[in-house]
Amino acid sequence: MIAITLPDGSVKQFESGVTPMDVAISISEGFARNVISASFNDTTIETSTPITEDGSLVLFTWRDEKGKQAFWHSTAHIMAQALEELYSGIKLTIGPAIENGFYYDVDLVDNTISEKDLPTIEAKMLEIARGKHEFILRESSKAAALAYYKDLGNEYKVELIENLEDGTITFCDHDTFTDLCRGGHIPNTGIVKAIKLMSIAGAYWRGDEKNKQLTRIYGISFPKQKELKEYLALLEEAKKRDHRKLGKELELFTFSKKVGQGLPLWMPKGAALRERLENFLKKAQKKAGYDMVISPHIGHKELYITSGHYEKYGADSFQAIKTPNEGEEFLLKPMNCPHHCEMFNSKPWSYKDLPVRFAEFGTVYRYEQSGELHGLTRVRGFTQDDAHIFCTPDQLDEEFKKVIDLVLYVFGSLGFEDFTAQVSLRDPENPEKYIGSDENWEKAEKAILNATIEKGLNYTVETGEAAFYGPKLDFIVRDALGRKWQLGTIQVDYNLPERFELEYKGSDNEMHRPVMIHRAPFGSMERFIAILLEHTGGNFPLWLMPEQVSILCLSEKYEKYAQKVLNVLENHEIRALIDNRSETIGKKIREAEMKKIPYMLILGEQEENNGTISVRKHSEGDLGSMTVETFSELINDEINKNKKEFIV
RNA sequence: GCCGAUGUAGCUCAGCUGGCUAGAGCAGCUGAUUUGUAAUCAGCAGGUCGUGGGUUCGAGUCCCUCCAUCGGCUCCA
Repeated sequence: MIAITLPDGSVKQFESGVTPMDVAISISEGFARNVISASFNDTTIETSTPITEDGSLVLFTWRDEKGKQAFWHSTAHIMAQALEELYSGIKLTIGPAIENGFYYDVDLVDNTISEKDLPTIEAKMLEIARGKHEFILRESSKAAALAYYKDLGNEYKVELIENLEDGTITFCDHDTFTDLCRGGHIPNTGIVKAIKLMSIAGAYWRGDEKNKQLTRIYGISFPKQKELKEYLALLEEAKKRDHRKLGKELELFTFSKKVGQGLPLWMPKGAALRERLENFLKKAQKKAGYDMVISPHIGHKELYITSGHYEKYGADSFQAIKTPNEGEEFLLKPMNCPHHCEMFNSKPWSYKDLPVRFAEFGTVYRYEQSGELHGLTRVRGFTQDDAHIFCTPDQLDEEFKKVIDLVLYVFGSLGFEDFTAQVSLRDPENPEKYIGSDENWEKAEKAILNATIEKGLNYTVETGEAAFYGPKLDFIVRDALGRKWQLGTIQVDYNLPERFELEYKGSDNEMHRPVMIHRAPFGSMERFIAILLEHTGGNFPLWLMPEQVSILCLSEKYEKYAQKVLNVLENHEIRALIDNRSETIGKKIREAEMKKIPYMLILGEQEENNGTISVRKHSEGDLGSMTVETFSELINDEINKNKKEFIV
């Protein structure tokens, strides 16, 4: 007999060799029907795996994340079988579950697949699924596994197996199909009732650009047709919040082929919105002891050779700007730090002056790969809400924490609650990718981790994700479709102070090297506004709205009264426009609604006679009539409610 | 950059297997209407069908090049 502990803490006795499914049945038949995956002592196992020792067992259904993963991974097996049956000679590589669905990477060899073929593959998959084939995990020796795939000529699987230890190798069989697999499947294929293959993409073997590009097919599956429908509807809804669509509709920004790929053009409303965001941050930064600076858009090539950026990115950047002077070359600035370093170097500093904080909304240009460009979130010319803090090593911890506070203030003010902090450290296996001494790297990494933990951030650690000059703390937010984007960033840098030979005089009358912090709470104005658009669906906080109020005249007769109302609003610093076109009120309301204008004021005979206004709120409807003063207070209350002050 | 897809008026789209002067709605302009909480009516104007080649008696439709966009991969100072 063995003792099995269940998640509720209860311990039950079973015969050795009992399977998770047996345990599920012992709990209830109904529950067992929903169990699709299990973990034993935190290791994922099959629902049919015999358990032979004491331990804790968790049973998963479709409602559990682990259950979904098993479900989707199993569907990937079904897809692999369908692909093998439809396309001869293909080589399978890996097919994991992902956040929403699964993919399988295959080497198609002589075959080609396009999106038109996906319905055929789906149909084949459903046919296989309906066969209710059991997934059976089978152990194999390394030699046998190698022989099997060598025989098939599948060099990918051979490479995978070579990195595995003998005795840990398993295959998963179902129907006529077998695949190298470590496990984590649903009981049988019949549980998969609805399948949608989403797209085809190229993906490099092992994620390395130097390797062969394989064909990746993305898909998702569900235990019920209805759930698939709901998922697809959700995607459609998310597309409506796409910042590229909203930005165009709301006339915030545009792009032009003639101006160039990835070079955003800010329209008046977008520029106004952006200016408001900038002023908001400037105000907080002023309180936090930052000084605004301004630097030019280009710099001598030498500047970037000194900073080390030229060596690292020169060839892949916008190329040098030449002058009539033979041999003289300038580069578009890809970042602001070198300029700020030179500003620091322009005068001698005492330890009493530090920290020095130079802030600049600096526009930078980076030649991103064409396939990488994406709306406003990935562009070739963008404005960073940049600042560089020069401090003594002793001040680093404190300064770092202050920056975290500022970032949290910015995020909190704009309603970004669902973000993760990502601590990016260097990859100890590849020291050649980084510049700077081991000692400094260790100090910087420790400073970041300490501050992150102390501020109680929900964080992840990514090894190998550091910038080449230092570790960083990034704030990651998702877009409408759940894709992750880095917004705020804080980076420690011991390297540039070294390269630019930055110095200050210490209390010991000796020269010392300051530490530098790069930071940008928004990240870039472009990306931040893009994500803000997707989060709000274009219904920005009232204080950011380009046009807060639209005054709709019932007819041209009330234009004078409208002008009076507008004057009062303007005295209260409320942004409003008058719509006195000869259109019906219904049409004016419709248009104001579609432009997402927060408040509409309807003015007609009644209002003029009573000296009131009729107020309609966006997407909520009629709020009744009131005086302009009452309305102005209402607006300003709403603005102040959301606008917290930054407290240092 | 790589894999796959898309590109018709400012916007959203129609245009079947190549065949008469390329259509619609919205937006725009002109006129009428002077309006009570999500589209008043009429008329007009607007397109070298992304670009450049090719196939064909004939190309928006088929093929190739390039450009841009979309979904991924790689990259992201």
